[in-house]
Amino acid sequence: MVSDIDLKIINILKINARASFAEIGREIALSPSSIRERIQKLEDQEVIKSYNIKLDHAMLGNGLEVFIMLKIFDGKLKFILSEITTYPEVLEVFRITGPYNIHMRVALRDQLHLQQFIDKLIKYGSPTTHLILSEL
Amino acid sequence: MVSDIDLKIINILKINARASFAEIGREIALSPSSIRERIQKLEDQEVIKSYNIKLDHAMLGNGLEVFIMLKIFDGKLKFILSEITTYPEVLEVFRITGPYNIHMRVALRDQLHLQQFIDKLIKYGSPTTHLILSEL
DNA sequence: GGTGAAAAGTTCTACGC
DNA sequence: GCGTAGAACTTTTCACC
Repeated sequence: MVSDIDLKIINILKINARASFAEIGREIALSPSSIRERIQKLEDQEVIKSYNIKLDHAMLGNGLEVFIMLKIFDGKLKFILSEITTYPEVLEVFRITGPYNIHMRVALRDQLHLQQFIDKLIKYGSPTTHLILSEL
Repeated sequence: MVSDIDLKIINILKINARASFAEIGREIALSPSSIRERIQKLEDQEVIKSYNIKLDHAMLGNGLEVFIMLKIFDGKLKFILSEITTYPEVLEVFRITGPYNIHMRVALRDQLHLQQFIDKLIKYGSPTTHLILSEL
């Protein structure tokens, strides 16, 4: 079970996933070893699944960020599910309900790169693309 | 500018954002102080924007995860942009191009909670909802 | 840009309550 | 579950190349 104290720890890690046990302990008045033990347990239970970084993809040369939704052609689903996570452009992939089966966020250099990426997808399904203007 | 070594560091942090400077240094044969200095610079330049955790929302009592797209009514955009980030259910919000102006990922307890959330949104725009089945 | 060394701080482990 | 204490390790700063 996830206690109230666990939720406090999670809320601190949401803001800064690199916060030290000692730092978290100071904020919620608990010893570093207790914090460590609780976080360990949350990781073991997979309540905390991973620690990630948020990057500025434009600064890394990928100025185009888009959502692409895919309506997969009959029989192609299994193939695309294994294939799609290997593309370096793909940041996140979800299976969803509705007219499209797959939803992904993708970072690309420019329009040409987007065109080439879409060309790879249209063998397996019909894509719809939405440009990401900003994140709030 | 972001060098080849910086990209290696970023790739390690992508896998585990809590990796220590010493650990990263061992992996790419560089001293902890150099790693620290480079990461510091990447943070200052905001190439690295933040360090996050990925949570299992179902285990935290929010078994329904959905994408909601919103077509905002005339004149309501500014209001919704400031309002929406204050909802605790909202995990991410993006402004996008296309028939919908806003794209968000939301974690909710159950259908009733989703209904209540949608009821709040329909004052400001027309929402479309897609259930997230799984993340790949 | 990089290292290495010393001080300060953190993590880890074991044990007691 | 939490705290403490000591050993091991990491971070931080700084002088030097």
